[in-house]
Amino acid sequence: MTMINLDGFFKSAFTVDNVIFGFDEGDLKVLLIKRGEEPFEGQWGLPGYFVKENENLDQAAVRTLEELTGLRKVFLEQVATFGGVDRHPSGRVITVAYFSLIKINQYTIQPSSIAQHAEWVSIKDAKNLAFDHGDILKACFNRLKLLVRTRPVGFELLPPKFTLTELQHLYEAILETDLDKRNFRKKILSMNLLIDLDETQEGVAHRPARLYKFDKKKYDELLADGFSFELKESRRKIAEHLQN
Amino acid sequence: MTMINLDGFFKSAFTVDNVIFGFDEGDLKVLLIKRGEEPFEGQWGLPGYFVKENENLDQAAVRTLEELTGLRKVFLEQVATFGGVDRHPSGRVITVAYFSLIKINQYTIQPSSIAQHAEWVSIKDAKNLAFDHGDILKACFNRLKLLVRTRPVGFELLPPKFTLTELQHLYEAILETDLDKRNFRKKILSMNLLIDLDETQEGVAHRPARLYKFDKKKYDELLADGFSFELKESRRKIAEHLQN
DNA sequence: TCAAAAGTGTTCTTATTACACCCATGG
DNA sequence: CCATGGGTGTAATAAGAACACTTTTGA
Repeated sequence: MTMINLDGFFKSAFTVDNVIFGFDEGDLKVLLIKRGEEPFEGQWGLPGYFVKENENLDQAAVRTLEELTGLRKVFLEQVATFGGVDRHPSGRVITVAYFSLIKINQYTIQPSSIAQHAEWVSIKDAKNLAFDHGDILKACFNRLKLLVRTRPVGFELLPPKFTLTELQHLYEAILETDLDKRNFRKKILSMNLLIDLDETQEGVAHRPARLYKFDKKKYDELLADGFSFELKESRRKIAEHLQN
Repeated sequence: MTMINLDGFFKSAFTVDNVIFGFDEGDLKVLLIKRGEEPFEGQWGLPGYFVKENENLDQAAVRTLEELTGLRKVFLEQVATFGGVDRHPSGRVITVAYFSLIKINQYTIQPSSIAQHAEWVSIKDAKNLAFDHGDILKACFNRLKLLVRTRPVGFELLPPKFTLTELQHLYEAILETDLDKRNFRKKILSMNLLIDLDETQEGVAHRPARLYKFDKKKYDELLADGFSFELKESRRKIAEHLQN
């Protein structure tokens, strides 16, 4: 990039598209918008917004996420940029995809117009999206799969107190595989990153499970020491799954 | 993204910035441009180009890589997009960073104006880059580090015939660590992805090394079976290095 | 004959896998 | 007392890490 000359400008727009993941009832979900108008009327789409002239990309993602969900300080990461010439019927729109992880029970619908049409859709049912949003979702889901094996981001999707089974189901939903209960617990507990709260579930029709919380302070210390959070068991299973 | 309205447009430009890696003399290098004019005159910068109105982002990256190096069919991957409001002094410029891996001895300087100022700079010496190119380079280098552990991209940087020591040095340069010679060979050879060419180096003042080539066909077959290329030894070492 | 890099195996330790039964609660 | 999910350990296998000497060539 030497100098900006006018040849470099053409009629175009930047947007951010948010892939917002949540976890509920053992199911990984994504927050989608039911489109009320053409193009792609009636189909699901990702919430997308223009980037403003005076804001950075990350700022735009944070702002729009808050506009939609009311949540701040959320895990959010840029994934990829989609700029196909014909990806938007109205003109050249280049979009930067971000994905975020939120605790679904902290989400409250905001009074924006777009939010009126927002719904949590199971990742399994999120098919036939508008524009190239299917590709975008796929890229973000793949990134999440990758990330979850090397960083403890899963906790972003769970309530502050959770059971080991909930945690396992979360990993199973993200990795799209089954995990062995004993091995999973052994591995997770051996990291010493969970605090046993010495509390149990109440009102369940079976032996109540112990509740844990994630020890973020300890994790940050370990990170500084070069600690690598890693779930191995999942690796091979993922490879098996790739066969399909 | 509902409809394009004019509020979404402002004076801005898209560019792609190419981080082009090569490997030579045991050193990982990146192709940089010595800037001949302000801003950042005299500093190193990444080769960057405007995205044309009628081309996709990937096409822009491929096109500009060829304009600079004369090479086609090169490993190339999008890494991240940088869109800080003030990243470019002349206006809002959002750039999509790509990194590519080329065989440095196949590179021939092309007669474009920018190429006249291109030079291979050791990754260790690539400091104080223009704009936010330091951040971009770092992001791409990190991506390469990640990728090299799970996919056999290293071969893209080596000549078609190489020795195991050259391969090891490449990994050491990328991972910024030392590897054990015996363990490295054991691991690499156990994957059965190298074809022993039954040839040896000539004219070296020591025992000549055997030459190998990468068995791409076999790798593609294995990939289809969910095979995961993985170098384990490096993992812990990287963690140690993160301490610095 | 020397310098320089190539080539080669074994042992120890750690991580991963597979696997089945009893426990606590609510209905 | 039954259904439901919670909770626990061990043994076999596989992978990773540490480590030192001999070989081949050109100069």
